[in-house]
Formats: sequence, C-alpha cells, structure tokens
Amino acid sequence: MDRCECRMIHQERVDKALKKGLNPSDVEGLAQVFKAIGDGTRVKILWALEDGEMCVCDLACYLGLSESAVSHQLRMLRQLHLVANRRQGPVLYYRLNDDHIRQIMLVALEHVRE
Amino acid sequence: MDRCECRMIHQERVDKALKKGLNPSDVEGLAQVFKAIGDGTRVKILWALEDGEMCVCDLACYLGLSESAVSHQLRMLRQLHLVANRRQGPVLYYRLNDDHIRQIMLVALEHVRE
DNA sequence: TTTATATATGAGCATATACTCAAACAGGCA
DNA sequence: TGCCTGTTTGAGTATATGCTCATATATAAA
Repeated sequence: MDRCECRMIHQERVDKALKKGLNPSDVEGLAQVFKAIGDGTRVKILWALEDGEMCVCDLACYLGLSESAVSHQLRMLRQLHLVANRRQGPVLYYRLNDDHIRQIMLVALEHVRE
Repeated sequence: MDRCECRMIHQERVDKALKKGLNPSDVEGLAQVFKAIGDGTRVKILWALEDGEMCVCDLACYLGLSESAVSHQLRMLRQLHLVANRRQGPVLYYRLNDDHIRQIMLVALEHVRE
C-alpha cells in the first residue's frame, strides 16, 4: 500500500480502521438504505405502512401529494427491498417488506427524542 | 378537516394512518438522522469510530479525503448528536455519542446482506 | 374494441448536498 | 509576542434529489 500524503497522528489507529473497514458494497448498501429513509415523505410512508398495507392513492391522500410523486418514492423503496406490493385487480397494495425498518425506526426515534 | 381532493379508496385506512402519524418534529428528526447516515463517507466514519475515538487527520488519512471535508461531515454528525469530541491540546478526538447508531447499522447491515 | 381506473415512467426544473479552496480560529511552545 | 499545528468555517461549484407535468402501461368493465 502507498504511504498516504496526509498528516496522520496515530498510525496504529488508522491501520485498525482500515483492517476492520466494511467492504465497498456494504458501505454502498448501507448508505443507500439510509438515504432512502432519510426523507420526510418516505419516513411517513414507512411509518404508515407499519399499521398495514395501503394502496398508492390512499398514500397520496394521506401525504397530500400527487400519486405520481408517491409512486416515484415507492419505486425507490421497492428497489431497496424496503417495501413490497401485491396486486388486486388494478390496485397495488404496498406493505413493509420485513421487520428491519421497523426496528431501525424505533431505535432512531429513541435517539431523536432524548 | 377539509375533504381532500384526491382519489381515495380506503377512507378508514387513511384515517388510521392520520391518527397514528408521527408529529412533524419526529418526522423531521428521523429524516435528518437517516440522511446523516445515508452517505458513504459518513457510514465509513461512523463504522470506524465504533472501534474507538479518532482525530480528524487520522480520519482524513483513513478516508483519503481532505481534513476540511472530514471536518464538514463531522460537524453535521455532531449537530445531530451522533458523535461527540474531546480536546487534548490542539487535537480533537471524535467518538460515537451513544449506542443507537451501532444498533441501527447492525440491523441495516442484516437487511443489506440478505 | 373502446373507455375508465390505478399506477408507472421519463423529462424537466428548483433546491439540496459533498466536495475543494482559501482563510480564520484555537492551543502550545519559542 | 510570534509561529506552528490541528481544526473549523464560508464561499463556490458540480452533482444529486424531489417534485410536477405529460405520457405510457395494466387491469377491468361496457
């Protein structure tokens, strides 16, 4: 490995961090998931879905946004496997994909409220 | 409350969501915290700090970024109480402020890896 | 097939974000 | 005081993000 050009005070500490560091795909994955929850609209969507599935136009009504805007957000959440949907006729019902987001939001809420 | 102008399929479900909804400051707080973790650089910083405190220039070296860039990111994390620092002479040592972030990152990593 | 409903998608725009650069600040020592 | 180190800060810039609008797709009913 190259010697880095920057100042450095604790070589050992830096080496330790490098050794234990996450691999790039984990870093990217974590950042994407948190970025996905890091928006007021999507926080509201996820929180609402904890009580059961909702269709797009219900969510749009609840949020006071256009169905298009909601659909765009849901696509993002879908691609990250944070939500899933099922079709019943022309209506798509969205739900939380697993329990991870619930856990994460509860811990974060503790942090925010203290 | 006004009747909303949008289409709506399940009035009860929307009302339930409205009733249980987070208050605006919680929504804002959650979004800000997740936005803060929702960036590759800051994920790496937080993950590195789980193993113990580091000073700014060590972090800069570890990340391959300027000290200025790191300092900007640390300010954001500090303002959200995700990290804290202590001064020893001219050197500032940063650490995780509490155990919440650790918990959150571990659950999220589970989600990302599955 | 035509029409309507429910949702998805792409382009475009205004704002937010992450870095760089230059300058300022704070502590320690001559 | 003066200077050096470690860090912070503000302005500027390129990219990313969240919405709107117009259009496309999928299912169902006439």
